[in-house]
Amino acid sequence: MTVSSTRSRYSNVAASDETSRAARGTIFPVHDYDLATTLTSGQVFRWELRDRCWEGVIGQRWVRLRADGAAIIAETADPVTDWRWLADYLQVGISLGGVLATFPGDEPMCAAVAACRGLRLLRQDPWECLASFIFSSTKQIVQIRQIVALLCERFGKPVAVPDGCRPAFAFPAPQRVAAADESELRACKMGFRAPNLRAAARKIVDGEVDLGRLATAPTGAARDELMRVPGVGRKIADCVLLFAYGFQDAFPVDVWVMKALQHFYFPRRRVALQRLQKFTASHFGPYAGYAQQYLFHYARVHAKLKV
DNA sequence: TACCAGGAGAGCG
DNA sequence: CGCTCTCATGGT
Repeated sequence: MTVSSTRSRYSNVAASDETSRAARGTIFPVHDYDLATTLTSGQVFRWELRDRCWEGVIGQRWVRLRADGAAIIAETADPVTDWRWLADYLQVGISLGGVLATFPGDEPMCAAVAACRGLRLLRQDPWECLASFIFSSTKQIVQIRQIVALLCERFGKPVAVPDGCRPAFAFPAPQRVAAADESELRACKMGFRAPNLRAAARKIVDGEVDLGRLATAPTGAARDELMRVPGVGRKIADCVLLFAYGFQDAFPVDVWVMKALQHFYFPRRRVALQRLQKFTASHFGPYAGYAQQYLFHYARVHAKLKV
Protein backbone atom coordinates (compact mmCIF):
# COMPACT_ATOMS: atom_id res chain seq x y z
CA MET A 1 0.00 0.00 0.00
CA THR A 2 1.41 3.35 -0.97
CA VAL A 3 1.18 6.54 0.97
CA SER A 4 -0.67 8.35 -1.79
CA SER A 5 -3.37 5.71 -1.95
CA THR A 6 -3.86 6.09 1.79
CA ARG A 7 -4.36 9.80 1.37
CA SER A 8 -6.82 9.72 -1.48
CA ARG A 9 -8.77 6.53 -1.31
CA TYR A 10 -12.19 6.45 0.22
CA SER A 11 -13.28 3.52 2.26
CA ASN A 12 -15.65 1.04 0.70
CA VAL A 13 -17.01 -0.57 3.81
CA ALA A 14 -20.12 1.51 4.36
CA ALA A 15 -22.60 -1.29 4.53
CA SER A 16 -25.67 0.79 3.86
CA ASP A 17 -24.38 1.81 0.41
CA GLU A 18 -25.80 -1.41 -0.92
CA THR A 19 -29.33 -0.46 -0.04
CA SER A 20 -28.85 3.31 -0.54
CA ARG A 21 -31.71 3.69 1.88
CA ALA A 22 -31.61 6.46 4.44
CA ALA A 23 -30.95 5.33 7.99
CA ARG A 24 -30.01 6.86 11.30
CA GLY A 25 -27.23 4.38 11.83
CA THR A 26 -24.72 2.06 10.27
CA ILE A 27 -22.11 -0.48 11.22
CA PHE A 28 -18.48 -0.48 10.14
CA PRO A 29 -16.68 -3.79 10.47
CA VAL A 30 -13.17 -3.08 11.76
CA HIS A 31 -10.02 -4.87 12.88
CA ASP A 32 -7.40 -3.36 15.15
CA TYR A 33 -9.45 -0.29 15.85
CA ASP A 34 -9.25 1.11 19.38
CA LEU A 35 -11.92 3.79 19.24
CA ALA A 36 -11.38 5.13 22.75
CA THR A 37 -7.63 5.52 22.35
CA THR A 38 -8.07 7.08 18.93
CA LEU A 39 -10.57 9.68 20.14
CA THR A 40 -8.55 10.60 23.26
CA SER A 41 -5.05 10.56 21.81
CA GLY A 42 -4.73 14.31 21.35
CA GLN A 43 -5.45 14.53 17.63
CA VAL A 44 -9.09 15.63 18.08
CA PHE A 45 -10.81 17.48 20.91
CA ARG A 46 -14.57 17.20 20.48
CA TRP A 47 -15.55 13.68 21.58
CA GLU A 48 -17.20 13.00 24.91
CA LEU A 49 -17.81 9.65 26.57
CA ARG A 50 -21.38 9.18 27.78
CA ASP A 51 -22.83 5.85 28.80
CA ARG A 52 -20.12 3.86 27.02
CA CYS A 53 -20.71 5.80 23.80
CA TRP A 54 -18.69 8.55 22.16
CA GLU A 55 -20.70 11.63 21.20
CA GLY A 56 -19.38 14.31 18.91
CA VAL A 57 -20.01 16.50 15.90
CA ILE A 58 -18.49 15.94 12.46
CA GLY A 59 -19.15 18.81 10.10
CA GLN A 60 -22.82 19.67 10.60
CA ARG A 61 -23.80 16.28 11.99
CA TRP A 62 -24.19 14.99 15.52
CA VAL A 63 -22.72 11.48 15.78
CA ARG A 64 -22.69 8.77 18.44
CA LEU A 65 -20.14 5.98 18.15
CA ARG A 66 -19.79 2.74 20.02
CA ALA A 67 -17.07 0.13 19.80
CA ASP A 68 -18.55 -3.34 19.74
CA GLY A 69 -16.00 -6.09 19.23
CA ALA A 70 -14.98 -6.09 15.58
CA ALA A 71 -17.31 -3.26 14.65
CA ILE A 72 -17.98 0.41 15.16
CA ILE A 73 -21.67 1.18 15.50
CA ALA A 74 -22.60 4.69 14.38
CA GLU A 75 -25.76 6.64 15.05
CA THR A 76 -26.85 10.03 13.70
CA ALA A 77 -29.72 12.39 14.48
CA ASP A 78 -30.93 12.70 10.89
CA PRO A 79 -31.25 9.96 8.25
CA VAL A 80 -28.16 9.36 6.13
CA THR A 81 -27.92 7.61 2.76
CA ASP A 82 -24.24 7.95 2.00
CA TRP A 83 -21.88 7.17 4.88
CA ARG A 84 -18.61 7.85 3.11
CA TRP A 85 -18.07 11.07 5.10
CA LEU A 86 -17.93 9.03 8.29
CA ALA A 87 -15.92 6.16 6.83
CA ASP A 88 -13.41 8.74 5.63
CA TYR A 89 -13.30 10.54 8.99
CA LEU A 90 -12.73 7.30 10.88
CA GLN A 91 -10.38 5.91 8.21
CA VAL A 92 -11.98 2.52 8.63
CA GLY A 93 -10.70 1.41 5.22
CA ILE A 94 -7.06 1.52 6.31
CA SER A 95 -5.37 -1.76 7.10
CA LEU A 96 -3.58 -0.98 10.34
CA GLY A 97 -1.44 -4.09 10.08
CA GLY A 98 -0.04 -2.82 6.81
CA VAL A 99 0.87 0.48 8.46
CA LEU A 100 2.44 -1.05 11.57
CA ALA A 101 4.50 -3.42 9.41
CA THR A 102 6.39 -0.44 7.98
CA PHE A 103 7.52 0.81 11.40
CA PRO A 104 11.14 0.27 12.36
CA GLY A 105 11.61 -2.81 14.56
CA ASP A 106 13.49 -1.00 17.29
CA GLU A 107 12.58 -1.46 20.93
CA PRO A 108 10.77 1.84 21.54
CA MET A 109 8.49 1.39 18.53
CA CYS A 110 7.74 -2.20 19.46
CA ALA A 111 6.84 -1.09 22.96
CA ALA A 112 4.68 1.74 21.65
CA VAL A 113 2.80 -0.57 19.27
CA ALA A 114 2.32 -3.15 22.01
CA ALA A 115 0.90 -0.51 24.32
CA CYS A 116 -1.23 1.41 21.84
CA ARG A 117 -2.28 -1.12 19.20
CA GLY A 118 -5.53 -0.06 17.57
CA LEU A 119 -4.65 3.63 17.72
CA ARG A 120 -5.66 5.21 14.41
CA LEU A 121 -5.23 8.53 12.64
CA LEU A 122 -8.48 10.28 11.77
CA ARG A 123 -9.14 12.48 8.73
CA GLN A 124 -10.46 15.76 10.09
CA ASP A 125 -11.76 18.98 8.62
CA PRO A 126 -8.76 21.24 7.89
CA TRP A 127 -10.19 24.46 9.32
CA GLU A 128 -11.36 22.86 12.56
CA CYS A 129 -8.04 21.08 12.89
CA LEU A 130 -6.03 24.22 12.20
CA ALA A 131 -8.04 26.27 14.69
CA SER A 132 -7.88 23.57 17.35
CA PHE A 133 -4.12 23.32 17.14
CA ILE A 134 -3.72 27.09 17.23
CA PHE A 135 -5.17 26.70 20.72
CA SER A 136 -2.78 23.90 21.53
CA SER A 137 0.37 25.92 22.15
CA THR A 138 1.36 25.47 25.80
CA LYS A 139 -2.04 24.07 26.64
CA GLN A 140 -2.90 20.69 28.08
CA ILE A 141 -5.26 18.51 26.06
CA VAL A 142 -8.03 18.90 28.64
CA GLN A 143 -7.79 22.68 28.27
CA ILE A 144 -7.81 22.55 24.48
CA ARG A 145 -11.02 20.55 24.74
CA GLN A 146 -12.53 23.21 26.96
CA ILE A 147 -11.60 26.05 24.60
CA VAL A 148 -13.01 24.22 21.57
CA ALA A 149 -16.23 23.43 23.44
CA LEU A 150 -16.72 27.05 24.46
CA LEU A 151 -16.00 28.31 20.96
CA CYS A 152 -18.54 25.92 19.45
CA GLU A 153 -21.20 26.72 22.03
CA ARG A 154 -20.87 30.44 21.56
CA PHE A 155 -20.21 30.74 17.82
CA GLY A 156 -21.20 27.44 16.19
CA LYS A 157 -24.55 26.67 14.61
CA PRO A 158 -26.74 24.24 16.55
CA VAL A 159 -27.02 20.83 14.95
CA ALA A 160 -29.88 18.37 15.20
CA VAL A 161 -29.63 15.91 18.09
CA PRO A 162 -31.86 12.97 19.07
CA ASP A 163 -34.56 13.54 21.66
CA GLY A 164 -33.20 13.73 25.16
CA CYS A 165 -29.63 14.55 24.13
CA ARG A 166 -27.93 17.75 25.15
CA PRO A 167 -27.53 20.49 22.56
CA ALA A 168 -24.63 20.17 20.12
CA PHE A 169 -22.94 22.72 17.91
CA ALA A 170 -20.95 22.70 14.72
CA PHE A 171 -17.45 24.10 14.72
CA PRO A 172 -17.87 27.77 13.76
CA ALA A 173 -17.03 28.66 10.17
CA PRO A 174 -14.05 30.96 9.53
CA GLN A 175 -16.49 33.70 8.46
CA ARG A 176 -18.07 33.68 11.90
CA VAL A 177 -14.73 33.68 13.72
CA ALA A 178 -13.40 36.47 11.52
CA ALA A 179 -16.40 38.58 12.46
CA ALA A 180 -15.96 38.06 16.20
CA ASP A 181 -14.34 40.52 18.58
CA GLU A 182 -11.03 39.53 20.04
CA SER A 183 -12.52 40.01 23.51
CA GLU A 184 -15.30 37.52 22.70
CA LEU A 185 -12.71 34.99 21.62
CA ARG A 186 -10.57 35.58 24.71
CA ALA A 187 -13.67 34.89 26.77
CA CYS A 188 -13.43 31.32 25.45
CA LYS A 189 -10.24 31.08 27.51
CA MET A 190 -7.86 30.99 24.55
CA GLY A 191 -5.81 33.89 25.91
CA PHE A 192 -3.03 35.17 23.68
CA ARG A 193 -4.08 32.75 20.94
CA ALA A 194 -7.23 34.79 20.22
CA PRO A 195 -5.64 37.24 17.76
CA ASN A 196 -3.95 34.33 16.00
CA LEU A 197 -7.23 32.49 15.57
CA ARG A 198 -8.95 35.56 14.20
CA ALA A 199 -6.06 36.29 11.84
CA ALA A 200 -6.20 32.71 10.59
CA ALA A 201 -9.94 32.99 9.98
CA ARG A 202 -9.45 36.24 8.08
CA LYS A 203 -6.73 34.81 5.86
CA ILE A 204 -9.05 31.98 4.92
CA VAL A 205 -12.05 34.23 4.32
CA ASP A 206 -9.92 36.55 2.19
CA GLY A 207 -8.61 33.63 0.18
CA GLU A 208 -5.08 34.52 1.25
CA VAL A 209 -4.73 30.96 2.50
CA ASP A 210 -6.57 28.27 0.52
CA LEU A 211 -7.02 25.17 2.67
CA GLY A 212 -8.60 23.25 -0.19
CA ARG A 213 -5.60 23.69 -2.44
CA LEU A 214 -3.22 22.17 0.12
CA ALA A 215 -4.61 18.68 -0.34
CA THR A 216 -2.82 18.16 -3.63
CA ALA A 217 0.34 20.16 -2.86
CA PRO A 218 3.71 18.62 -1.98
CA THR A 219 4.27 18.35 1.77
CA GLY A 220 6.84 21.12 1.96
CA ALA A 221 4.74 23.60 -0.01
CA ALA A 222 1.64 22.79 2.00
CA ARG A 223 3.60 23.25 5.23
CA ASP A 224 4.97 26.61 4.11
CA GLU A 225 1.46 27.74 3.23
CA LEU A 226 0.13 26.82 6.68
CA MET A 227 3.08 28.52 8.38
CA ARG A 228 2.06 31.83 6.82
CA VAL A 229 -0.75 31.88 9.37
CA PRO A 230 0.19 33.77 12.55
CA GLY A 231 0.60 31.40 15.47
CA VAL A 232 1.32 28.47 13.19
CA GLY A 233 4.90 27.19 13.22
CA ARG A 234 6.42 23.90 12.14
CA LYS A 235 4.76 21.81 14.84
CA ILE A 236 1.19 23.01 14.41
CA ALA A 237 1.54 22.95 10.62
CA ASP A 238 2.63 19.31 10.82
CA CYS A 239 -0.36 18.46 13.01
CA VAL A 240 -2.74 19.85 10.41
CA LEU A 241 -0.89 18.16 7.55
CA LEU A 242 -1.13 14.82 9.33
CA PHE A 243 -4.53 14.92 11.04
CA ALA A 244 -6.54 16.79 8.38
CA TYR A 245 -4.84 15.93 5.10
CA GLY A 246 -3.12 12.64 5.79
CA PHE A 247 0.39 13.70 4.79
CA GLN A 248 2.16 10.68 6.22
CA ASP A 249 5.57 12.32 6.15
CA ALA A 250 4.43 15.07 8.53
CA PHE A 251 5.99 14.41 11.93
CA PRO A 252 4.89 16.90 14.61
CA VAL A 253 7.52 17.20 17.34
CA ASP A 254 5.97 18.52 20.52
CA VAL A 255 7.29 18.33 24.07
CA TRP A 256 6.23 14.69 24.46
CA VAL A 257 7.63 13.47 21.17
CA MET A 258 10.77 15.45 21.94
CA LYS A 259 11.07 13.64 25.27
CA ALA A 260 10.49 10.28 23.58
CA LEU A 261 13.05 10.89 20.84
CA GLN A 262 15.63 12.15 23.32
CA HIS A 263 15.03 9.38 25.82
CA PHE A 264 14.81 6.43 23.45
CA TYR A 265 17.07 7.36 20.56
CA PHE A 266 19.59 9.87 21.91
CA PRO A 267 20.01 9.14 25.62
CA ARG A 268 22.51 11.30 27.56
CA ARG A 269 23.14 13.89 24.91
CA ARG A 270 20.87 16.71 23.95
CA VAL A 271 20.07 16.92 20.25
CA ALA A 272 18.77 20.05 18.56
CA LEU A 273 15.21 20.02 17.21
CA GLN A 274 16.31 20.44 13.63
CA ARG A 275 18.58 17.43 13.87
CA LEU A 276 15.83 15.38 15.46
CA GLN A 277 13.51 16.25 12.58
CA LYS A 278 16.12 15.08 10.13
CA PHE A 279 16.36 11.82 12.05
CA THR A 280 12.60 11.28 12.04
CA ALA A 281 12.41 11.86 8.29
CA SER A 282 14.70 8.92 7.61
CA HIS A 283 14.14 6.56 10.53
CA PHE A 284 10.41 5.93 10.76
CA GLY A 285 9.53 4.93 7.20
CA PRO A 286 6.69 5.86 4.84
CA TYR A 287 4.16 6.13 7.68
CA ALA A 288 6.35 8.28 9.91
CA GLY A 289 3.41 10.43 10.92
CA TYR A 290 1.56 7.38 12.12
CA ALA A 291 4.62 6.23 14.05
CA GLN A 292 4.78 9.67 15.62
CA GLN A 293 1.25 9.29 17.00
CA TYR A 294 2.20 5.99 18.59
CA LEU A 295 5.30 7.55 20.15
CA PHE A 296 3.30 10.52 21.37
CA HIS A 297 0.61 8.47 23.04
CA TYR A 298 3.09 6.00 24.44
CA ALA A 299 5.30 8.71 25.93
CA ARG A 300 2.38 10.66 27.36
CA VAL A 301 0.16 7.91 28.74
CA HIS A 302 2.25 4.80 29.23
CA ALA A 303 5.92 5.65 29.66
CA LYS A 304 5.21 8.88 31.55
CA LEU A 305 8.60 10.26 30.60
CA LYS A 306 10.03 12.90 32.85
CA VAL A 307 11.38 16.23 31.71
C1' DT B 1 2.82 26.23 45.80
C1' DA B 2 5.59 25.67 41.92
C1' DC B 3 5.83 23.82 37.68
C1' DC B 4 4.08 22.70 33.30
C1' DA B 5 1.12 22.37 29.21
C1' DG B 6 0.69 18.52 21.59
C1' DG B 7 4.47 26.59 20.68
C1' DA B 8 5.38 30.67 18.28
C1' DG B 9 7.82 34.67 17.59
C1' DA B 10 10.41 38.66 18.95
C1' DG B 11 14.66 40.26 20.88
C1' DC B 12 19.10 39.53 22.15
C1' DG B 13 24.34 38.58 22.00
C1' DC C 1 22.40 31.53 14.11
C1' DG C 2 21.01 29.79 18.96
C1' DC C 3 19.37 31.13 23.24
C1' DT C 4 15.83 33.40 26.35
C1' DC C 5 11.68 35.62 27.37
C1' DT C 6 6.82 36.51 26.99
C1' DC C 7 2.23 35.54 25.93
C1' DA C 8 -2.93 33.51 29.20
C1' DT C 9 -4.82 30.22 31.83
C1' DG C 10 -5.70 26.17 34.40
C1' DG C 11 -4.27 21.25 35.67
C1' DT C 12 -1.52 18.36 38.57
